[in-house]
Amino acid sequence: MIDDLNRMTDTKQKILDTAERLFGEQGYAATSLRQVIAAAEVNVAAVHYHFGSKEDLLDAVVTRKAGPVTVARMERLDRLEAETKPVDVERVLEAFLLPTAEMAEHHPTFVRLMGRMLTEGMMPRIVEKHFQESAMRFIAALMRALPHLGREELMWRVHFMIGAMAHTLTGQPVMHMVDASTDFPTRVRRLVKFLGAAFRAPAEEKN
Amino acid sequence: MIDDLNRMTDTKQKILDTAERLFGEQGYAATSLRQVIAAAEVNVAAVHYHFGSKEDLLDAVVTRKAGPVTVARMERLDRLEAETKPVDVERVLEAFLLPTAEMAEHHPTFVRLMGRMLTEGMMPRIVEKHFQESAMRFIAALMRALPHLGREELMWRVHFMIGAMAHTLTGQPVMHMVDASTDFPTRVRRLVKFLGAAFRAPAEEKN
DNA sequence: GTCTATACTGAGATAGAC
DNA sequence: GTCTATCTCAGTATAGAC
Repeated sequence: MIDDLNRMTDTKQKILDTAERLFGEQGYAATSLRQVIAAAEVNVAAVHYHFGSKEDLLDAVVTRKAGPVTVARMERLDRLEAETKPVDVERVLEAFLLPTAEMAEHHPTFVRLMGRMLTEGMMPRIVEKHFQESAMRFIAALMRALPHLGREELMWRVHFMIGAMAHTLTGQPVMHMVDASTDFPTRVRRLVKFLGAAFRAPAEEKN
Repeated sequence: MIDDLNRMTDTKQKILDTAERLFGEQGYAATSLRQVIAAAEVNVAAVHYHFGSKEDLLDAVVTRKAGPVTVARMERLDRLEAETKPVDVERVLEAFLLPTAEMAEHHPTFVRLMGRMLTEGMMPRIVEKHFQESAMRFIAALMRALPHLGREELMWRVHFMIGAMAHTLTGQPVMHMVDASTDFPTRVRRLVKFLGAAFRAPAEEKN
């Protein structure tokens, strides 16, 4: 019974681990299931038996690890808002970004995949399903920290931030500009400073 | 003779136009050549006859329109640096970003593709080939505008900026946060304000 | 319940007829 | 310069062995 469970989770887990890594490194569309099953050393049909389809496999990969990030984000936001107001923008940004840096310590391949999912634009349903809750909560906290910004202006700034964040998480420097081996806490520290100043920029006169 | 030339460029151009659009909308890896040839209403072998491979097709698509953007960026930077120093950061950012907004007016599909190329992480050679020159020039101008920043800090900020820019150019809002129909000049205006404040953030104490 | 063998369709790529 | 045929590998589906 325990052996059965172990064997089952063994195959499933090998597929999940390999898919997480390859989807993150190469992108979802650019990664073939046959690459995955070859690297995981399992049979072609195993993916469809355990997960159903390529898209469902991605969903399973994300489901496995997205929860803790969301929980950590929520907890940080809760603690932050329980303390004092006005809340500082950079603390809100940290509440959103530091959980990914912590996750990156033990699960760097998953963090890379998180970045990919935001930029590759594929599977919008999966992104929404797993990250919309904490994102909405984060936006609400930002609104309270930046009451002078209109909703549209704030949303655009969050949009810019997601681009910067995703590009940083994927760890793929364009044109060798940055050191690809820089650890994630350092990246996030720099990013928070950068975005903090950006969010505090005065709103436009007209809009 | 003229008819022959017209027919030739007709087929090539139909393929280039269609590939530019589909690569930009769906991503490079997610777009099959068979989608391209079906939408362009040409034969399967036409792509390989005219361009050689899928990657070479992408290169041809970029080659066709990247030049004017680079030229416009260079000219703006030249004019800017000929005027006065110290140069304002936001003017440097505009020199880099406004040419894409102008390009977007008549070639929105190409601008979307430019964004995709930066985030999808595929074809790093093609990105370098077409955009490294103006990027290096732009970084040099930024360094002069922000002499207090160390090289590494500046490079990371440029990295963040490229993420924000790419995500904005692709026009794919994550989780319906922003209005996807917002015109590019407006996006760029907001982005320049956002990034201007971000680049002017004080450098870290230790690094 | 789990895994394997096999087959079907559609992808990128190439060779050769016209 | 164009089209057909064909090759290999992709994602997917199913039947049946263990």
